[in-house]
Amino acid sequence: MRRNTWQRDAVKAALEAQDAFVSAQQLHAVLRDEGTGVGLATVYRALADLAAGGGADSLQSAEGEALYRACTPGQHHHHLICRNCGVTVEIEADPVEQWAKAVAAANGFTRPEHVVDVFGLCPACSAAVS
Amino acid sequence: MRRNTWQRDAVKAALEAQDAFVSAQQLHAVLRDEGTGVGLATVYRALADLAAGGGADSLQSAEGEALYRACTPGQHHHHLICRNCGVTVEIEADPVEQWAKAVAAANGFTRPEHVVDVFGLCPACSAAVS
DNA sequence: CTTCTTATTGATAATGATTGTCAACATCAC
DNA sequence: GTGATGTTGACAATCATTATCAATAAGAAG
Ligand SMILES: [Zn+2]
Ligand SMILES: [Zn+2]
Ligand SMILES: [Zn+2]
Ligand SMILES: [Zn+2]
Repeated sequence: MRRNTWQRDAVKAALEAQDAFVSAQQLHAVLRDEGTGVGLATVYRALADLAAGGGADSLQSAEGEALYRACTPGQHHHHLICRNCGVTVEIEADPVEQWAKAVAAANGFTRPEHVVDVFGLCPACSAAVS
Repeated sequence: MRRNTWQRDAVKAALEAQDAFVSAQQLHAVLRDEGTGVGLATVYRALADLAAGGGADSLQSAEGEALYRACTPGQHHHHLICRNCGVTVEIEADPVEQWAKAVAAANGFTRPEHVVDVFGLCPACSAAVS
């Protein structure tokens, strides 16, 4: 049986306070700075559970680090991410959903899934590098 | 100045002999089994150079491992990958290219790039699990 | 409230892919 | 052929992530 702990709630709250994809390490540091002492292993476990349960989305940074973001559950969506500051916008991608299914079927592939992420520079970061 | 070595050629040849995405470790094992003794660090360096020069495509497995595949240079494309055996098909994604640019622009993001991969079960693996 | 079962925590060690180090080596311009 | 220097490879180092496991605490039962 799953038990409710303040640690899991703290991780969830800290994740929802972020407007960008963050790593487990970063979230652990945030919780440490808040005075909330949650163990690193617990942060990893809580994030994995959230991702498995649909409460968070995850992707891998260019360096291979796993990043997490609080997620509006129930609806399939993708992300537009600033590669400089990490700020993230949820986006719909209906044309891509259709295309992915069609291209998989056309090649005889079954049970298609897809990874679709768009990276760029957000308005603020675009201005900064101008 | 860049020098040509048989090691780099061996890595390139071994990569082109694969029809699936493979890790540096796997390629190192292949070269070892062939009797061609190329150092692991050299395999990593050769693959990184190939990817940087457009001679290979790279992606990250679900476990975070970096995978490489020989690539037809010069043309932008994506991949349809069997999540069971790794066999890979290059695919065009013109509708997605347009969509990615449009959605980035609509949100004020500049210099858009995108990660688009489709995973599924290839015909052979689909039959095996039926 | 008390007790008991057991899921959970967290400090720490272990894992494993990737990168750094650096002396020995091999390539290539001259 | 020679020499300057890019390259190799065995090994150590790094670093994110996972496994361990004794101590803790959530929650059911009485
Ligand atoms: Zn930004
Ligand atoms: Zn989608
Ligand atoms: Zn397959
Ligand atoms: Zn594309």
